[in-house]
Amino acid sequence: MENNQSRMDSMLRKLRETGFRITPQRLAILKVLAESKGHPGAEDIYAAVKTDFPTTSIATVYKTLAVLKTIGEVLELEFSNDYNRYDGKNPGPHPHLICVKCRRIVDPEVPSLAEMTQKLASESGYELISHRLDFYGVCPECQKDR
Amino acid sequence: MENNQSRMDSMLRKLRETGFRITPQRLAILKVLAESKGHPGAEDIYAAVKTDFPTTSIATVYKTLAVLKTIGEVLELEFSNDYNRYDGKNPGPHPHLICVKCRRIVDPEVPSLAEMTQKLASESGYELISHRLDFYGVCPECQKDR
DNA sequence: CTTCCTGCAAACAATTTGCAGACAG
DNA sequence: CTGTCTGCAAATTGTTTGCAGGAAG
Repeated sequence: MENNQSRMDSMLRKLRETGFRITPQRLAILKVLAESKGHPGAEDIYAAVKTDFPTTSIATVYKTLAVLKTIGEVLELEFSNDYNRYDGKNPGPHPHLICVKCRRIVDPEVPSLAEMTQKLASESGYELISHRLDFYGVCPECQKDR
Repeated sequence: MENNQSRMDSMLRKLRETGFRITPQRLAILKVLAESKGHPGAEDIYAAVKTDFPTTSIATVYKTLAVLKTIGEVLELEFSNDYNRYDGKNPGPHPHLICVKCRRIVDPEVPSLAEMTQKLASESGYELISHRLDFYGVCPECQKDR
């Protein structure tokens, strides 16, 4: 896992390379993404950014996230019920473990996945681009209080 | 894979067991789900139902889908961009292979998944309820015309 | 008969968009 | 300077909800 600073640098470099501008709002958003431990939603990011940079709007957060998605620097986890969540620390596809009670999301180790994906590609004839693997369950924490 | 008739029967039995009523609208919706080859969205189901039963409303389709979800007789595939898709033939969690061009969804064979899930449960301490595994790619068909 | 279901229309909520002014490069 | 970005507010869209009348059991 890259550290916060290298993630920040990586995102900035990619933005410059692809001709996007570096604005204070974008810097603030990148900082939140690079430092976020969990998997924040757009409103979470907005709230965090506003403490640094109070005039930022939610639209700018969404627009910046859209830019980061297109350059592959953030992973979007879509949910049609709940709001979408973003992973700026590890933007490549990887499994998630989602607690259905507290909605907290963590990244588990699933070693056999790469191999499985490889096998599926050769068997199905698809040109695989990405994948999404979510496990739903009750985390140890939430199993206590029921 | 169960055949259409047995899926139909299974859904009907489960509805009765759980105290839900059997209405003509629900019958028409169940029929569409039991017969559907692909992974239709709510509007697709609505359109198909209307040819049989023209007065049905989209709200009834959604409400029936909600009932079927709660009794575990349909699998909902959420998408925050696109509309949600439903699988009435195979309502348990299973992998999907989604073409990013034509949006067609098929069910691939992924044998090692059960084992992988089992291992994750014991390692993480989570009480696993469900999972979702989607592969995104370009199907052989869409690879031709580009 | 009673309770659940239907169909309509209005409500919802997260996300997206249009636009005028601001600012990065 | 020029084209992109921002912030506001309005629009969008799939889905959900409230309610009055209708039908299942």
